Amino acid sequence: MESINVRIDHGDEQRCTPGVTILEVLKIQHPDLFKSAVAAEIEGRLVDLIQVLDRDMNLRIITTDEPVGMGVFWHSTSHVMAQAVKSLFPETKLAIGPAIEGGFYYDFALDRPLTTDDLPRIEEKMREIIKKAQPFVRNTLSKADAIAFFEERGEHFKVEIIQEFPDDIISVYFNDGFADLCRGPHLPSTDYVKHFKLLNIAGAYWRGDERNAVLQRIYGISFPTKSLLDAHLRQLEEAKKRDHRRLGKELDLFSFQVEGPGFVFWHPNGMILYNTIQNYMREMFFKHGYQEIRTPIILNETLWHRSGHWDNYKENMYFTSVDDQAYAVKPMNCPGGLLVYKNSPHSYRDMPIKMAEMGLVHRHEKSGVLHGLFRVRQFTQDDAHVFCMPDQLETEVIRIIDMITEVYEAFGFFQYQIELSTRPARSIGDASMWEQAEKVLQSALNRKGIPFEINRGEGAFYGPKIDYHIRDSIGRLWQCGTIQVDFSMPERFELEYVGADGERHRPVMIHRAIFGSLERFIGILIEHYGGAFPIWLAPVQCVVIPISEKHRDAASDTMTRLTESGLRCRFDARNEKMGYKIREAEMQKIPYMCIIGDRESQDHTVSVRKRKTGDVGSRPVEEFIATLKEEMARRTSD
RNA sequence: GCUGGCGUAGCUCAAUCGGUAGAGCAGCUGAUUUGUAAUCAGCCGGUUGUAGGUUCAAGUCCUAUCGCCAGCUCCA
Repeated sequence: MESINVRIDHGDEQRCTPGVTILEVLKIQHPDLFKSAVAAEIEGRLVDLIQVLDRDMNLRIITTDEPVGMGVFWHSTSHVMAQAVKSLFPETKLAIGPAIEGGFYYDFALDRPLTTDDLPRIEEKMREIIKKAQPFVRNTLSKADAIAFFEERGEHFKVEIIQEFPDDIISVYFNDGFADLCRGPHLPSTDYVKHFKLLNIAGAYWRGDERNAVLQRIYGISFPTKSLLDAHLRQLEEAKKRDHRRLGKELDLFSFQVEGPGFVFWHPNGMILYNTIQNYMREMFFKHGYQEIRTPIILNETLWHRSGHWDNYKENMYFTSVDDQAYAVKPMNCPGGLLVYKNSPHSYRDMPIKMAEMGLVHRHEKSGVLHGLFRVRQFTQDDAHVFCMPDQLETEVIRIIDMITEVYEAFGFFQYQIELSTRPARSIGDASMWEQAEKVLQSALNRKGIPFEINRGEGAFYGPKIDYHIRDSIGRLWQCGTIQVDFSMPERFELEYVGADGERHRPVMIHRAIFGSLERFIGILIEHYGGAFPIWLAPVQCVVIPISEKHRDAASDTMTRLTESGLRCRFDARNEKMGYKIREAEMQKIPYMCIIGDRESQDHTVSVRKRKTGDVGSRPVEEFIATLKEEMARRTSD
């Protein structure tokens, strides 16, 4: 019998018998890979491990160490879940069940609403299926046969999907009596799915369209080892502990009230954060050559017609009337800023003009999307508009990039991802302007040596943009900053400047925000720091704790001294033991505690306890103040 | 907006089959005078989100409503 040559992962060629499966080859030749392999890649195509080898080829083995491999793993788990649901509730119709970034889901249509109480039952059934080690078998059918097959099974969602496929070859995976339309590849058998957990249930529309049927979605996660699953669940726990809604309550930062859903009530502690951050941003405005303006919250409706918001943004706006005239509450700051620009003539000598505004905007978000500080209906933008001459555009973009970097680093964000979004299908302005602006943004990023991804067709209708996604301390990405070139507004508002030639010219406008929404950014900071703010942001920086009543006066003096030097302190003179007060200060995540007992009141020192670290010894009050001041100035976290 | 779940004291939660709301923490008062994450005792605290309904009886069942939570195509 002839043999074939197979090369695995760029290794040596191996002689194999035709008809052998990849799995069989691995088992004998690569026992280590055999353990972690989930699929293989042949000439750029993903295939099952039970694929039969019938000719010479190069193979790449996909393991769970790479995202693609985890995708296969999760996808197979979602099949097992669907199989379990189908066996528990036979009338269930299957929609789709893909692997997603952190796990998988499957959408079902069934009459009975699923609840979290059903999850253990489904998990139990899944364990049975896994135990049986049912092989996943791939079959290919013609389009017509596939439609007939799923029609017979009453799986009309599958039929709908197949009908839209361009090719005539449809793959279906079988294990035991379960069959699912699937591109594959899949794990060789169900027992590869070792450790899993179903996480939650939610509603989802068929194809994400609210006009379609509502399906029930189950989310889950799985891993090849228990320790990986446990680590993942711990990470979810960690994220839960950092949830800014929870910390906002625990640290008494803000609240929401039924009287104003989506509108933040800032408490005194939260106000410290809010103002500290805002003051910091003001410093940055001036340091980077911005002038600050403030424009009204409600403005005549005609302005919003002119700006285009009426046509493009009406659904998200609030309206009111003043003296029988129609007014609108601003959802964005730019029109107001444009009016300020237009209020006086401008010379090329003044350009660029950089106007910043801490603008309070209102946007009517659908009730279902409100989410703590992350999605609110009223928020403050650290907005700015840069009006410049076309040849200044690149320099200004680079200056903005530098400013954004500086600001993020002050908050401990050193990693971010950047996307450049280009002209969308529906847009205004001529092609050469777009091309020019896209080139400018790209070249600015290149000159700063910042890697970025291009998001084709995702730009705003009025111009291309750069978006920043910052990575927080537990690895999550948050979209914050944005730099947008705008051709539309200067046109609509007929902005002008007088050039060196004495003629009137149209300026280019850049919109930029660094935090985006101050509310949202504070939410991100709360989660990023887990509520343990660096001292410059901490609402309370130090608690003064007298050990007993007789140290009260000495402690009070210390307290006065600290307050006078501008530190935000709290005096805990309650009739409680020191340990009790320390515990409370730790739970409130206050960075420093000053303990005053006999020794300290005698030598005018303080016994310093640092959050998380514990007792760090005694020192003179003045020395302690100097240390704190220095730490504040450095804006370090811990 | 839509689907599902949840709303009990300031907070975290209990209350069996529908049988007449309870605990810890917090708060207040008192005792204790404390050396690096909870001293002890007593007291206060509720129209069970709101409005209707069913029932001899509703936190519990039904309807409506408000709010909160999970989500609402990372293309089989």
